[in-house]
Amino acid sequence: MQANNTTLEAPPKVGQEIQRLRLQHNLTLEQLASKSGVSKSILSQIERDRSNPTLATIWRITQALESPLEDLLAEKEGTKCFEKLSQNATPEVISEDSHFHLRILGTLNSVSTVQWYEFTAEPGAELASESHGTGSLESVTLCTGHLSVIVGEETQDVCTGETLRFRTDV
Amino acid sequence: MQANNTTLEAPPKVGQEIQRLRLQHNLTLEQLASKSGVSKSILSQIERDRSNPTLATIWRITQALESPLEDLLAEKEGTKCFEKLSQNATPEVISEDSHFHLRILGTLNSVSTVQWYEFTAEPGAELASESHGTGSLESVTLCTGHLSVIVGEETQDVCTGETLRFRTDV
DNA sequence: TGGACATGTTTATTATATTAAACAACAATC
DNA sequence: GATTGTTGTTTAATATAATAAACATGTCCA
Repeated sequence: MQANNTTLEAPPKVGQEIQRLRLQHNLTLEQLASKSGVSKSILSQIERDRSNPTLATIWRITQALESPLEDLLAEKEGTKCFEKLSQNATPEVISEDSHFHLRILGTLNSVSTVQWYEFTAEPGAELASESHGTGSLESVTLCTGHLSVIVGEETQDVCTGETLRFRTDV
Repeated sequence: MQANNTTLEAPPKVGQEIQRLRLQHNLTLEQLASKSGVSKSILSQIERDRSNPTLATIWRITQALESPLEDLLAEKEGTKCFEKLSQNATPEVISEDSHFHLRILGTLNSVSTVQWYEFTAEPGAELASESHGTGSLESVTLCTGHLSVIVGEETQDVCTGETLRFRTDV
């Protein structure tokens, strides 16, 4: 089966990068093999992109090289430099009773899993929300006023200028 | 050969996360298979961590899910529910000439690749910054006033309430 | 010149990731 | 209730990633 997607992009070539890191650490293939638990033969092939490493393998390699795996895959970014959003073009959500205003500041349609918003509420208003999914984390920075956040059984009060981070998978 | 390293950490379990993303996109296994070019059988096994995906495989999956691979590997979070930062405990950086105030709102010490700040400047002040590293992206939301951003040869003006996103690896 | 040693590559074998097709579980419609 | 369609799982076959051992290619020193 073949992808019918827009562009079938090539998988990242991490070999050169791994070799660079290994040499930077002054390690031989054998030393890295011993340290990572990956045989030196496959290391040699991976460095020359003659093998398609398994996630477990590349994980052990990056652990040994003390390099956050993400750095290996930082490539092929978009070519656009700027993306400007005018104020009224910014998507805005208003609750039925118009007690809340939610302006979507983050990358809603983008490939990122990060989203952020500007949130405005009338005094005394309440907003309930269900879990966002496992592992998600929410962060609130309060510009003015006072806010109470309830997660599960716990409650936290936030004052002007404070930042509150909490898990939203509960 | 076995690793003689400090702690032999288990490779990341991405199955659950992939499934979450797939369901979030309202895709069936077959649809994701067709879109990514990965057979649905292996998708099923990967989601239940019964297979150790190849880098190429996981790459095609993340492409289809429009999810930057790094997010799949964001794990080992703290177990704390809340993390509260009082206003004066929030790290603040003031430039020498005190024209700028930079409050670090984001996760500075965390494993996250995301950081965010509150930034205040006097009228007419200028700030120059070098490249932040390949692949990094910056996003500015202007609360009040007017701002000019120069990246490479390009220049953009921002007004109150507008959001500007730009690459900072140039 | 002739070894030892160190380092990277290649080879033969084994383990397993991937595939397509068959299967199971379930819902909806007649 | 049988039938058709949909979705996720499992199975048999194949491709290939991973391993250990052999090989190649130096360098260093006697």
